[in-house]
Amino acid sequence: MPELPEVENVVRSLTPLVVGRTLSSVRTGTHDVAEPRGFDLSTHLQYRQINRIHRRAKRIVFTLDSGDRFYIHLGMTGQLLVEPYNTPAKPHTHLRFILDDTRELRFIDPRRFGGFFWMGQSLDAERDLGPEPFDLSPEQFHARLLTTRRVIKTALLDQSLVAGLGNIYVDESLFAAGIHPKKIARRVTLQQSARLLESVVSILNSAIHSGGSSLRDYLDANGNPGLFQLQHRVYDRDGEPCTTCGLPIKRVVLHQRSTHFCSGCQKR
DNA sequence: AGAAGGACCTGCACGC
DNA sequence: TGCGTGCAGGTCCTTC
Repeated sequence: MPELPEVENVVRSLTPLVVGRTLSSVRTGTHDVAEPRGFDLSTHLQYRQINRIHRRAKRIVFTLDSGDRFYIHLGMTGQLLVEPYNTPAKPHTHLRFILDDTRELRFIDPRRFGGFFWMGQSLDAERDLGPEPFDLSPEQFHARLLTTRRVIKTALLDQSLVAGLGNIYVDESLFAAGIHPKKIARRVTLQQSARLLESVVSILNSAIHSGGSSLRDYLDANGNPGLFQLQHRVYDRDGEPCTTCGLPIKRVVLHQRSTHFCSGCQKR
């Protein structure tokens, strides 16, 4: 479900509701969604205060007053909602963090591609993630693209190359930059890289500002959907006319992911 | 070592 | 109505 803008909006909506609160208890559902498997959440979380919540790529990182950290990944269908303790929990609620007021933070995830990941005091827990697009210069971005023989669409989905992009925003960014999704990453010129990075950053910022894209499941911590899907130019628009040239948007499968582009605006 | 392909899950929209 | 198929904002593991 969620890419960088959606996760950013979850963090922003969650922060005022949860930071500074103490966890009275934690309840788990029938499925173990915690990593490492069998991890005892109560032992490490009960009576701890949440000092900070921040986003790293698509991860929602919680910092406790003990200095321990954990993160929640929403996978495809995950939601973090803050609800009054006496409202019935939705199906597929796997974790309930009972807060010291009358509410609880609930992790809901039907497909269970997401989960809870204990980081503890580890400092190298983000080793597997590349830099955020916001932190890259055009030269640095270009240099990273030169390291792979894969097509650009696949390369941009690799979280170790650039962190935070997913299927929607890759398609939208490649369209905005006029680059064909099957272009080999290492053949992208510095000038094209610069344009692509600029597209990525401006699209992510617009999407964050619009509350993210809500297609099926996405809601922020208050239960509000995003609106950026109304501004999609190619994603989920196959067959519809391109807003720039009028040719029908195409859909192909690349890296097992559906890929949308305009054959008029994005030449190989 | 890097890259491709399948696997992991549930729900929903569609066609017959 | 009911069933089968295909599809979905992601990532991990295995294989080549």
